[in-house]
Amino acid sequence: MAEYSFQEIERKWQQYWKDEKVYEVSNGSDKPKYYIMDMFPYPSGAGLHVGHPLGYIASDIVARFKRLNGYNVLHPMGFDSFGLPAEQYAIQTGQHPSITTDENIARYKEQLQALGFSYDWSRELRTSDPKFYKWTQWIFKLIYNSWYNTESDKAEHIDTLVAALATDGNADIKAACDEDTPTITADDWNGFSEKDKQLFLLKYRLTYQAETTVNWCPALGTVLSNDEVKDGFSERGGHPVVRKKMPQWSMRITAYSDRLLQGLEKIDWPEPIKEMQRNWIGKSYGAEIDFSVVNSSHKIRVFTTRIDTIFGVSFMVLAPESELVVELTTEEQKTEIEEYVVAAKNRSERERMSDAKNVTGVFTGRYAEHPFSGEKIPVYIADYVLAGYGTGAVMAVPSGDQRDFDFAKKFNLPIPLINDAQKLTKTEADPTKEGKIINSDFLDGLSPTEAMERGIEEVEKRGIGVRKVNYKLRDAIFGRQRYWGEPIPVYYEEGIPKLVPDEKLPLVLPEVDEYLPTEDGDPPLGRAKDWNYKGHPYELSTMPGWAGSSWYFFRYMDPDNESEFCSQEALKYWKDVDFYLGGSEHATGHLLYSRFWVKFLYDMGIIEVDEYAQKLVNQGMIQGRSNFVYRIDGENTYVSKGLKDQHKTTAIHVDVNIVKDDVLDVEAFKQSRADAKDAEFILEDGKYHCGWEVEKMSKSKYNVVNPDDLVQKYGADTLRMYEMFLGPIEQSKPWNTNGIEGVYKFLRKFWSLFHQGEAFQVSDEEPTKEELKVLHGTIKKVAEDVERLSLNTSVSTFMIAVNELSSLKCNKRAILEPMTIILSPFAPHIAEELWHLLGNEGTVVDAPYPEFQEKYLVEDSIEYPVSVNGKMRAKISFAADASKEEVEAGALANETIQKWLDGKDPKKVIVVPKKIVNIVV
RNA sequence: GCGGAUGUGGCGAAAUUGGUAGACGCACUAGACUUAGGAUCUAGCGCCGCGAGGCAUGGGGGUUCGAGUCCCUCCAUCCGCACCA
Repeated sequence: MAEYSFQEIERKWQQYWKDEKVYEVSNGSDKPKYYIMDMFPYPSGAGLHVGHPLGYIASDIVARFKRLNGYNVLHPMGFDSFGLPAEQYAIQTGQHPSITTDENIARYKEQLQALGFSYDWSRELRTSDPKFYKWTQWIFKLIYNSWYNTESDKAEHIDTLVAALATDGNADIKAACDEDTPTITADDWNGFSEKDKQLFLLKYRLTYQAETTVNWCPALGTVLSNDEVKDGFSERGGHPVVRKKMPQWSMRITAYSDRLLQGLEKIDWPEPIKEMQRNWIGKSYGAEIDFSVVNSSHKIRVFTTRIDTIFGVSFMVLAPESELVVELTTEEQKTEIEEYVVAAKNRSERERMSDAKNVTGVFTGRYAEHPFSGEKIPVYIADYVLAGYGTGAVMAVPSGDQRDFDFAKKFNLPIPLINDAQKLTKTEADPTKEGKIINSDFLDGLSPTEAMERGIEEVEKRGIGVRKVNYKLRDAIFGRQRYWGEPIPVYYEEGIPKLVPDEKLPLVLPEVDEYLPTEDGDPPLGRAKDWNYKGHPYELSTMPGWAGSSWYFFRYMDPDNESEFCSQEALKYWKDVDFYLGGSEHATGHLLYSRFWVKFLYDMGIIEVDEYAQKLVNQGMIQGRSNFVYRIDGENTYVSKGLKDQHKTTAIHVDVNIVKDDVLDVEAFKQSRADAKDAEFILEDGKYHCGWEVEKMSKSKYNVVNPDDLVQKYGADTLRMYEMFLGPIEQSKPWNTNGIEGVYKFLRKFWSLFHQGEAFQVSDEEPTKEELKVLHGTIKKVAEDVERLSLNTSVSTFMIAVNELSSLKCNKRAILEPMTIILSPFAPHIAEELWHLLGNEGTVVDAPYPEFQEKYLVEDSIEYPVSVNGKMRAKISFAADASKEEVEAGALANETIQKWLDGKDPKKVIVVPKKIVNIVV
């Protein structure tokens, strides 16, 4: 075998690795552990395109590199296999989603395996597998049975709460609970019926059922979370979404707001992701203040972060949904207010947003009293105030807040200045924090920062408000009115939710005749026969997509355990993920929810870590690169790109697979389209040049590049290296197959180093110093580059090395064998083949990573560029071990340099370790 | 609007600590071998200039002997959030 026949080689070694279970890893070893994981994919029907494996290739290189460096590496893969597309397909065709899912997974696995990934497939998991979701249900039960004690700052079993209620009531209990939780005494509690007790506990449970305003998508028949809604339309499918009140299962993630924020400090995640999570949690410091209302016993409570501006308040605004609206509205204003409230309710989120610049609102007819000045200030309602944030009411400071300013302008309200640095224009407020406070009684003369502190003190002293921390984060809705998800392990007895006992887990998804809602509007599970526990109906909604992905990284540690979600032994050994790689699109979804669940499990004492991924890297997205041909309007003639401006043309997408280096394969094009069979082509230099544009990779744009085709044509090793060669792993870029030949050429060249004509032949001669220098330089640089995940430059380093060895005609075992080892993470198949041709047993996976030796890297002499006043003038050679003084003296003694200096004395001579002499005159 | 990132040849990019900008690859040009080449090898390849030389890392300014890299400012593109009081 003289030719580099990659197909044969790759087939052979993939089979060998599988048969010999080369990549299976055990939960225990003398070696240090290394857990490296990819975000598991949703197996869509379209299969993998060339962008998906980018991250998988990078993590596989690191996994293999770590193995060679003596680590016990856990590198698993699984499938996030519950999801909407399979269910949509089921609705259309009647085929059970599990069948679709299995088919898709089979195709994904085949494609992944063709790329030679070193996954331990014996640990594969699927979130839709009852053996897996048994434990998702088990965790749900744990969360349900817990409450959050804000004093101990952790989740505790609900029994500790029940005990406290029975002895002391809840007056002294500090907990994350519903806003409307009443204060009760022990007697109250003990007098409750069982049903009342359960209803009361729901206000504390970390997963609870509550009437909530949700994003209802009628077309999908389900509720979506905020991050699944984009501009009023569903992220998947683009269907309209409306706001609707529904009883929903929710998770009290807000209890963990602060810990989720603080946890970010100790993990090595990309700054943009951390920043997105910080913004999502949205912590802000301020105060809540009560405003009393004239002729009413009600008080309006507002939240503000700018108490320093309190004397700038000239009106107040309530959210239309606020419960106070009905109470406060006067008789005269009633009709107008009611109309506005109804209108606001019916406006979809989208309308509300697109209308953001149009200020609307209605006067309630009521006045509040300024807590310090006692002035009468009008109370309005307006939809720019959100019911869900703060208290649903604001004190409006038009001089300092743009929205308040716009509102004041529209309704002709006063705009008092409260800061000597404020510069208002006709259309703009000034929220400055510079300057000194004015017109503000006891705050006058203070800086805004001082005034905030002073204001809070005063408010607390007078008992009209409290210091307050607010969060944007909302509790996470934990239910979908869908079939293809984990059943929620709950049944109802007299309308009260009860947990399904452990021995009934997994609560397996039942068969249904159709995957649509029932006629009564119940979720599809309403169609299941015998869907009850001892006659009590089971919950009909299922868990959301993020349930399984919130804890799957622990299951890989012990995937077949039937008695525990993961054994303590496995948890102690693997602890956490050392390296997690995936897309940044999950920043405020999966990556936040999973941190929440992990913190909960930590509180329960089940796991030892409260962050599960020490290091996270986001691989960039691969966009499509579409090609275009230009048809002259009204003719069957296509004109090459450079000449298209001479005609009136229409650009048409052309399949990128029949274009190479932007040159169209005209024959293939003629065959691809019926109407192009007899078309004419106007060429440039005998070629048809196509235009191109970056777009999303999609079938309709004919720009999907399939990895299978490239594996077929160039081999997996070439594709792996080429994907890394494209650029930094974190960077998003359009896919472009131009240039893959360069990598292919490199592998053939590497192969040919081991071959003389037809035969495999390496020499056992001692390598020369020069050859050793190439080898050790390569080992050093590649290892450094992999450590810092600069995989594109590692590929370049290999190319340079092979070019050098090739021109040295080096075919020595002592050089080529270590080269094979360090190449193996990148191109495992060819490395394995050569490893065996070199006469080694076992697999290259077990080889130790070669250490570089400094002595071969040191040069005899070093060329120092000499510059005068920053301009480069000459290069002078010095002994490698010359001291700084020797170099300096030698440089100044040099005749040529003396001439440049023109008799002037140098003021300064700089010799730097990076081999440069700079003389300043 | 707020937050984040990025800007270097025809293209993908490199430059790890402030030290010869453009490594490596693609494309392109010329040549060699060849019946042939979509194989292989050799050489060239930022821009202007015949040349010496000059100009070049989005624009402008600054610090420095020296800036792609540090500071200020402006511009462009992409991503995330978006009435958060």
